[in-house]
Amino acid sequence: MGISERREREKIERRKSILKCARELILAQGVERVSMEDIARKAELSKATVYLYFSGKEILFNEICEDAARVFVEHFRPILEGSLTGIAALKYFWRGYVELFGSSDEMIIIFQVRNFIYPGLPIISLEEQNKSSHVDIILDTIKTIIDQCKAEGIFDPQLDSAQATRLFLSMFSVIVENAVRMPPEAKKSPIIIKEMANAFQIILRGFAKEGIDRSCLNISDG
Amino acid sequence: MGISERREREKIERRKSILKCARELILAQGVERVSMEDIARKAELSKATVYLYFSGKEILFNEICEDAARVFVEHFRPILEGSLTGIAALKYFWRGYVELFGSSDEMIIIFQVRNFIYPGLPIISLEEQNKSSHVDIILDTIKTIIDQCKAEGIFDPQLDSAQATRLFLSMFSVIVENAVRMPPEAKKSPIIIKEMANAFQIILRGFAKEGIDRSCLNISDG
Amino acid sequence: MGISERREREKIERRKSILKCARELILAQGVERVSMEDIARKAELSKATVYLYFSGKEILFNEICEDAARVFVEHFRPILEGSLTGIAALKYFWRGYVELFGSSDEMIIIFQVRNFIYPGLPIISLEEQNKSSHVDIILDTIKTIIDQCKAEGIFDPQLDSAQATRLFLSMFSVIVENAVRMPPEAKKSPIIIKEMANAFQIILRGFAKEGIDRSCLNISDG
Amino acid sequence: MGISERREREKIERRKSILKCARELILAQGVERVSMEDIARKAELSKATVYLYFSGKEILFNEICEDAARVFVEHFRPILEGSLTGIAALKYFWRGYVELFGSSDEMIIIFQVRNFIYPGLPIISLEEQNKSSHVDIILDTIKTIIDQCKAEGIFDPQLDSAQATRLFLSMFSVIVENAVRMPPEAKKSPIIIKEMANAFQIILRGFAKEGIDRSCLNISDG
DNA sequence: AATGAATGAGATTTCATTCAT
DNA sequence: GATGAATGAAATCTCATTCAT
Repeated sequence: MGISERREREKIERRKSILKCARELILAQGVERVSMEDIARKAELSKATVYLYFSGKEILFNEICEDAARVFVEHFRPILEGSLTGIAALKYFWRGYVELFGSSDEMIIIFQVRNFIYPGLPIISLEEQNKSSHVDIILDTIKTIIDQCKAEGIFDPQLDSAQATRLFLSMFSVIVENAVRMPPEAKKSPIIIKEMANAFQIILRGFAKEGIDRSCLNISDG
Repeated sequence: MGISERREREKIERRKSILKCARELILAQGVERVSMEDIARKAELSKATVYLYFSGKEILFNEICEDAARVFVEHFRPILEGSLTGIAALKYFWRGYVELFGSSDEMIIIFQVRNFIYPGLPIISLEEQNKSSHVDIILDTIKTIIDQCKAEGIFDPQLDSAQATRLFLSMFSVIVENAVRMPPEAKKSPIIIKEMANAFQIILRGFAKEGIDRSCLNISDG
Repeated sequence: MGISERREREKIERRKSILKCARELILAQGVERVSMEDIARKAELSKATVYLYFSGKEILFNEICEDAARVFVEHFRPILEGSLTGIAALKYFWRGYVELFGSSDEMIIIFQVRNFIYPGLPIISLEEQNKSSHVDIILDTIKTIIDQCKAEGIFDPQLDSAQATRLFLSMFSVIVENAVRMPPEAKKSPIIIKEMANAFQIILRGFAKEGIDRSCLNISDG
Repeated sequence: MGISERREREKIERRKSILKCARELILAQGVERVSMEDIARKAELSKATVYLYFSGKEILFNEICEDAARVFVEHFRPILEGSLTGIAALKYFWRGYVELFGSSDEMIIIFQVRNFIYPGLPIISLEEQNKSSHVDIILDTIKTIIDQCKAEGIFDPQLDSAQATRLFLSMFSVIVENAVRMPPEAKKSPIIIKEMANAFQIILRGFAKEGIDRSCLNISDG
């Protein structure tokens, strides 16, 4: 039985390896440019073996997307658990995003792949999606934060939370799309991070209740 | 003579027809999925005929992009002429965008095709682009408005205009990317328009100078 | 009737113009690279008009070939008239070739086009060709000279004239093929001419009767 | 292990088969007329499979060319090793060429394909070519022989070796080009061989030093 | 379980030739 | 008589997917 366990372990490792390689290729070249051939070569496997683990390109890419979303979600579990105030959650979100990830990789993966797999589907549509997806959990998380901020009197009470969530993620998705078009070394540069922080800040201000003191929206520092 | 004129007209019509078919296919399926074959079939022509009018896929797509940008620019000429205050320009911009176009097609085309033709280039980069393109005129126009709003004390004086332009257009681009993923009849629905208006409003609030009266940022009404 | 004559004249002119343009294109780019489109454009005509004058590419090219051969033949009529000794004919031939043509154009045309039109046919095959072609007259002319040189005791009496003709023209054809692969300005350069003269000389020496004084084979000078 | 060896063998066989089919098509129809489609059909494979073995038409053709040159070079190794006198080398060259090959296929392939791949390059240019090619080894071999013959007092001391090499190979190339235009069964006929021998002989005579006894240039017999 | 090998379907592009006006 | 317009057929090449071993 030790043998079959090792086998099982190896199988899981191989799956991971394929996913990892595909991820890296997507980050390096963009989804559209990644072929099964590329993935197999990078994973040092034959294409046929890749098909053994993933029955098709779409399935494989979808799992990458889900994994990225899962990582994202794992990371922001504290927010989900509701132990934070809205603004603290936002700060936590931002810090987690920038300081911990240090890059936009998860978001890039999520948005790029999503668009690739479901080109006819709106990326951000709280209603239509099958709720088993981790991507939706992300959406829910954001929505929760937004609702909380509204409840706490920081965000405009008239703000439509669902729509604000879409808008918020749209922002991210575009910033991220732009990031993917940059040379890898530039992606994590302070300039990009700064621009993202500014964008984040502007969105928050846009969401804010009229007359509120902006300093409480500050995410970048202390 | 009447004959040659008619011929000329027909030729122009055919060109337009090809561009239109290609445009529709892009709107329906996304750039990546559109092939010359598809375009030819939709235009009820042979592939060779399409090549008679456009010497290559890139050329054809670029023209579609430029056309969309030109239409956009034509429409917003008054803003360019600088006769409006910043906030009036913004209102004009928004009204033109929603009421007159009634859809986001132009923006969809511009962003989708841009990304397709120059996959390695950030879409929105005020510095690097060749300034002969109408797309750049759009960027300049937006930047001009933003600068003006800053000068008029409506926008945050610390706002980085170039970055704000990028952010602004990013927003549009995403909203528009989402729109493209909807069934055509949904695109012009009031709900979409409303959501876009909200997004626009939120961005403006995000750009606004602290403490300013939000009513002056109202774009949707009177 | 003056009108119909002018018409007739114009028709002939246009034919010539087409042939001339095609010739120039062949010389500039090589047969394989010349398209009917190119020819029409250079002749400032529509493709359809070119087809009015020549019912197909092959027909057109064949005529070019024949024309080149005709020019060649015209030029060497004195040799044909048999008024020269063999060696004088050779000198005349060479001088005519180099000094008068100043280039290998006719040969390039003849060989390139021949090979293009009849890729399955040996270029130089005295027996099989349809004897109405001027190309064959060239062959006959050369053969006549070779026979004469044999009769005059300059060439090896055992030389097979037909074969020697083939060999001789093969030589030309290759030199010419090499010439066509050079930039136009190089084609008439003294170096090329010198190399061709050397080649010519070597062939003659190969043809010569044993023991004959080589100085009588000199073609380049006095 | 026997299995993987057999696989390897089959792969090599398949490669060879593709090369062989391509070769035959070139010999039968001329390079320009051979398409990847043709090659695939003849090899009873799909186009994609051909591309599996050769990443492009040029690569495939180049390999054919190099193979032909390699066969040629292998065969004439003794000459390269310099153990022969110039005239013996020539005889060896000729005998190898005619008696062993029995056909001009190798030369046909070499010249046809060379011209096809490098249409802008003179075939025979000792200087410019990249010396890693076997084709160049052939050129060098010929040049070496010619130099040796000059040194041995058989060839005209004023003969320009480089040019003579070009001329010599030009001759071959044309003879060979003519051969390609014949029905396959004719190619090896004694008549062709005889004609080639004559041509060879004539070239040698053309190269010979004045006054030398021609019998020592005899290549065909004893 | 793993893979080398094969392929069908489709993408972009070119060009000789035809035809209605 | 001239031509603008159109096209069928073919060429090169790519890629997701399958299958025998």
